[in-house]
Formats: sequence, structure tokens, C-alpha cells
Amino acid sequence: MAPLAKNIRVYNTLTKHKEHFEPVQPGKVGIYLCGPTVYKESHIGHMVGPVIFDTIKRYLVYSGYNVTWLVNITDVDDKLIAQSRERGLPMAQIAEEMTQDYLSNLATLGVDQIDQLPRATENMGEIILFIEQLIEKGFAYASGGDVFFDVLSDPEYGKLTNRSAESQQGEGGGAADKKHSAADFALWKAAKEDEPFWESPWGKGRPGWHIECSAMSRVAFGETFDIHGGGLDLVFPHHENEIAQSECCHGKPMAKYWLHNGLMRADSASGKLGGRADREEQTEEQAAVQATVDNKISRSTGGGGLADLVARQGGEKIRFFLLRTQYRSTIVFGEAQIAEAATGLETFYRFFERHERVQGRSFHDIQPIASRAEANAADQKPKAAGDTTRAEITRHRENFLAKMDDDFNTGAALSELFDLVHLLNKFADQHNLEDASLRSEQNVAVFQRGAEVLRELSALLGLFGQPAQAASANDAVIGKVVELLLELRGQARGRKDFAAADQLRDALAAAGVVVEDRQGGAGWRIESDDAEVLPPLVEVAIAQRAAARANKDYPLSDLIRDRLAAAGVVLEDRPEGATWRLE
RNA sequence: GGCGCCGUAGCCAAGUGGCUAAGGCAGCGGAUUGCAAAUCCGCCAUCGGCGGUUCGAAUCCGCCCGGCGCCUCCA
Repeated sequence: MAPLAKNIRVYNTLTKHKEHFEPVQPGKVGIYLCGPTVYKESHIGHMVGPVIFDTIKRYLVYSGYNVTWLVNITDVDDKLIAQSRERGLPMAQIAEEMTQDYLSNLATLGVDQIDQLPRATENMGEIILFIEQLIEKGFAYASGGDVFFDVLSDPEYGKLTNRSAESQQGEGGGAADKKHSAADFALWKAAKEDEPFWESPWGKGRPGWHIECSAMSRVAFGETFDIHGGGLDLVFPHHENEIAQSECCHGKPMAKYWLHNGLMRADSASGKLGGRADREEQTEEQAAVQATVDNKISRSTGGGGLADLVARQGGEKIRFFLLRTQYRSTIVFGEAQIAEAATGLETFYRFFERHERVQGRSFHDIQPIASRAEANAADQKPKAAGDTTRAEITRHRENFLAKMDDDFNTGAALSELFDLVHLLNKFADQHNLEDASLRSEQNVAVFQRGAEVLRELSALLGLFGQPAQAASANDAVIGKVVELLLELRGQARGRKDFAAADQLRDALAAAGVVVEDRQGGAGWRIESDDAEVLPPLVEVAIAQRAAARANKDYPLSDLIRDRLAAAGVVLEDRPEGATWRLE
């Protein structure tokens, strides 16, 4: 087994301190993350936890641990029942539909490290067994078909959130008359008319909210496991109650480290997504603010949910947006914020293009070193005296790891990646790495080492695994048309007709294609929110051809038509001008 | 009311006792370029306010101002 990195520290909600991370069993880590109740489409707030825990798992695996990560799916719940009634569909069908929505959103955000996705309904036997054990041990009681946890029987109740059972004596909710104490919470709820149910020793019913996590975590990891995670909003009552259930049942700690991610807010005035501000009665002014927010959210997340936002922005931008902030902080959400943050990604994307120009192969084809120990060894290779760039690369790598070691500070770690790219750009500039006749093998090797480190570290964040823009069928056509136009522009530049050259570049820019002149030919990239860049490009080509025909330059005119045809664009000359279609 | 969190440049965001307060976005000046784009170089904050502890505080303590979360089966 690879040597373990021993210097990771995590912030533990239970102790309110950062602690040295040391799993229960050496080398093995179990992570339990509270997943969604699948009653409607995911919103972006549901992605915060999965993205950071996906990153945490990657980092722990890289650091030498054998990690199992579980995300539970709550597929039985009052809100699911309500949805089921509203839509006239079985609860299980809605749950399945929304689970698929959730999973596909996770997939586009690059969350692919989940090992187990247990459903509450698939663990009914374990849940009932757990409740029976609690009753047996005197921590729970059946009452009129319901079963409640007896909060006052647990002397440690409230230790996670620093409150006492006595202080939690509210009105007790709808089932108050069946409870011994108002703070008691349901482990099992008797089924009402028309509600889905499971058979149990207490009659037909369904589990309470908290018990599934106690039961399923025990199935997966045993009585004490390493990391329990969730959103900060789950600390009370959900996690407090999980602790009460599990620790009363087992007489030992449930989880060693409790990690909670911060919540997402729509804007500074309106509170978190789906939070109190979304539910309570509001003043007119608050309602106005909320309406704006709702518009923003509904426009941003679309009628179909998060999927539309992801389609517009791309999963990588959203992942980057989330990781740029330390996971315990509140994130203010807005599509504009995502777009602005994502501008920073361009720096990396341009570097990848540069890497390809230098090396003749894709940055994404570099196999990232997947083990910290192995990577450390690669870093120990003897360096030539005065090889300051190699030393700088190593320094950025070490800084990155130190920041990740400190409670997974992805935001701070990211700064090292930016620094690394700047370093490599500068190095490439200074040593003419893009000019095969001027560069040295040795310098190319240094540059490559930097790229490898960038690949290694960004893989830990789940970034840059593949090219950002998936090639579509249209892209090939666009590419050929752009190449044609750049050739025409190159000819204009060749005869110093800069007016014509600039006119072409401006026309390309208007279509969303940015031109970059460099030795050996012009480069280009699409920089437009609008996917429709092809039509204006073809129009530009047609205009060029019309000009050639006006000059009676028929060879050029025919060349343009033939090249467009080769690209798949067929021209048809008509009295009022040329029209075109895709072949 | 109880339990917590936050307030760092125009915006976002690291840093939580001691070198010149990371990084990103935006902006400005310069190199480069036919002009651009990209890239590179440089500039751009004394840390909500007041007081205290300390040789020394953005970082600890107190008060105040402002924002937010949980206490309601919301990630």
C-alpha cells in the first residue's frame, strides 16, 4: 500500500475545531453524505455537497487512502407523498424520475466518485431492526402506530449543536399528543389513508426522516465510521438526531468527523435557496425581492431544473465556480457570477492550446499521476543547478497540496494553479517554445513537467479531464469555413491590404470567432454565448465571393465556392444574391 | 429569545498573532503586434467601526453597526 499522507486536517462541526485526520481503521475511509429527498428537480444548491465531497474523495484516494463514499437517496417522505398526490403518479415513479435528474446533473458536474447510492426504501428491514433495537434499549417507544425517539433518555442529546433536550420543548408539532416530550421525534410514522406503507411490528407505516441514515450508515460502514457530511442546514435537527439514534443504540460515536458544506444563497437579501424566505409570509418589499430572485432562479435553472443551466454554462464552469470558494462558506449564486468566475477558466484553456502547439499533443492526454507518494517521487528527480523554473513548479505543487491538506481549501489551492500557468507561459515566451528551430529539448522537458503537474493537481479538483468544448458535427463545418476566411485574410495581409484583412477579422469577431495571429499562421477560437456562429460566417464568405465576382476575379470566386462545398456548405446563385444550405 | 456564522480592493475570494495582505474578474500603464487578440512586465486594499490585550493583530477579547443560518422532514 502507498504510504499515507498524514498531514490532512479537517474542520469538525462536532468539536468546532480543525483536527488532524486519522481514520478509524488505518488506511480506510468511509464517507457518508446526506443526499437529496427526490421529490422535485435538483437546483444548484444540491450540487455543492456532492462537488466538494467528490473532491475530498479524490484527494484522500490520491493521498493513499482506500475510500468508500456513499450518498443516500431519500425516496420516501411527506413531500414525496404530496407530489405523488399532486401529479397523480406513484411515489416510487416520482422518486425514480427525480433520482435520474439528480444523477445526470451530478454526472455533468464531473461527480463520478460515488461508490454507493442506497435508497431508504431498499433498506426497510434494517431500518425496522434499528428501531426495534432502540425500543429494546429503552430509548424509543411506540405510541398509537408511531414510534418516537425519547430525547430525554439521551443525556448527550444536543452535543452537536450545543443545545439541551429541555430547551427544545416547542409545541411538538402535529403528533404532540402521542409524544412523551415535545422534543421527541418520529422513528416510524403510521400510514394514513392512501399513503404508501411498509409492514412493521407497529403496523403499516413508513420511516421517520433521520432513521434511514443511522440504519444505512451502519450497513455500509458499521457502528463508527469516519466522515459524515451534509449541508449546514442539516446540522439540526437531522444530524443531531442521527447521533442520538446511533450513539444510544451502539454506545459509541457514530462518526469521527462531521463535515458540513456552506449553503448557497440567491442574493444578499433573500437568504438561501429554498430557505425560510422562500416559504414564509413576506412583506410586500420582501416579496418584490423574492420575485426577482425567483425569476433569476427560474430563468437560470429553467423549467426543467438545473439541467438547462448546465446546458448553457457547462458542467466545468459550474464546478469551477463552486470550488473557487472554501466549502464551508456561503456562496451567492447567480448566472452572472458563474459566468464571471468562469472567465478565469479561459486562462487554462488557452494554456492547453499552447501546450498542444508546443508538444503536438493534447494536454488532456497526459495521464495524471494518481498517487501522492508516486508524484512526490517524480518531484524528487535531481534538478540541474540553477534550474529555477523546475524548482518553482515544485514549489507551486507543494503549496497546492499544503492548502488542500488544510481542510480542503480548494479556493486557495486554485491560486497555485493560476500561478503555475503564468509561470509556464512566461517560460514558453522566454525560451521560444513554440518555435521548433529556436527551442531546446531541455526547456521543452521543463515545460512538460509543469504541464504534468498541472494535470496531476487539476485532476484532484476534477477539472480539465477533457477538452472544454465537446466537438459537435457543426464544429467541423465551422472550422473549415473559418480556415477559408483566414486564408483569404492571410492573402490580404500578404499584399499589405490591411483594410481588407481587418474587415475580415472584424466580421469574424462579429460572428463570435476571435482571431490570434502568430508565427506560422493565425489561430482562432469561438468566443460566443450564441451557438449560431455558422450562418454569419457563411454570409461573410458569400460577401467575399460576391466581391471577387464584381472584380471579375472568377478563379477566386470559384475557389470560395468550392471550398465551401468541401466544407459541406452548398451555394446557390440567384438573381438577388447567393443562398446556402448545409449538405 | 436560544445556538451559530459572516463583514478583506469596484466585484469575487484566500489568509485567523510577526516577511512586501494569495489568486480570479474588471480597470490602468508598458512590452509584443501592421493594427488587434493572446502572452509577458508593472500599477491597483491596512482588512465594517470604536476600545482593549500584546514588543507586534486583518488574525485574540469587549462593545457597536451591517448581513446571514438553524431552532419548522431545506443539500
